[in-house]
Amino acid sequence: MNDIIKIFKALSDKNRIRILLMLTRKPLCVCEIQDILKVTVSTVSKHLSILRDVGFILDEKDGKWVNYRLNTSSKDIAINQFILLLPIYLNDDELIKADNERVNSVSRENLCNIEINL
Amino acid sequence: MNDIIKIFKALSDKNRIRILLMLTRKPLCVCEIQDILKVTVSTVSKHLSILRDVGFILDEKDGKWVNYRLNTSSKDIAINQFILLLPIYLNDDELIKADNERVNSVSRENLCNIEINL
DNA sequence: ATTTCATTTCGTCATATAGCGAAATTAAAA
DNA sequence: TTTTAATTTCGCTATATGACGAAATGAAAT
Repeated sequence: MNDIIKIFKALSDKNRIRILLMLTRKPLCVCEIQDILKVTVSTVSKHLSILRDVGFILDEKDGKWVNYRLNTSSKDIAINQFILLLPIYLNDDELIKADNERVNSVSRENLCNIEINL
Repeated sequence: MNDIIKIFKALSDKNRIRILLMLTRKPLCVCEIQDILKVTVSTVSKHLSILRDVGFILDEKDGKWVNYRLNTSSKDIAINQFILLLPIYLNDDELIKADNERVNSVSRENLCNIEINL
């Protein structure tokens, strides 16, 4: 029971839901997610660690960056089902649609230095 | 999105999960649920109000008691799906199995006066 | 009408959680 | 090997949540 409760807790936060739905589009690094959520990197990193610990996402090094991607072949049935269900529940949500648009155009090469120029 | 997050929050608590699974067996009143969960009535009542507000359960007066039962025909697809999924995820859970045993034998007529005799 | 009793609501406390900024980490680039 | 840059971890604050006991509510029984 503790496992399924952890899953529900992981899904009880708006930013984590947004992250999961962004990752249904393509793998993203921390700074790309930060650019869309508009919270600090440390906050994004914490959310990602929660989603990773529960089993929703996987991380892999990619040069300077860490790519996070959906774990679409989890051994946990519930994880797989929720990954399928979330888009069904939320693809019509305006915020999610806006996020999806932004995911299409984010570029990690530009992002991290933009902040410095502000 | 706020609706689905409320649903996940409602499912993020062990006692609320236990309540929902008890109610898959039969409708129950507050004191019967209290007898199984071993928390105070006010705590049970709070959990029930959360589950009712989200749409998982319905209440109806029955003499001195209030019967709570699963809302198996919610207009919200997610509610219906979770009511179907929870038993699949948890029917092998030892605590849930023990709860189910107790649900079979609870009797509201005896319960409420037992406390006084302790 | 008054009492009884199941339930709900209120006030409070302890713990959990999301957020931030700063410091630590780690690996690529110089 | 030193520097740079992305990410993670740490310490902190504010808010949310679950628990309790006591008081309030409301309906049935006397």
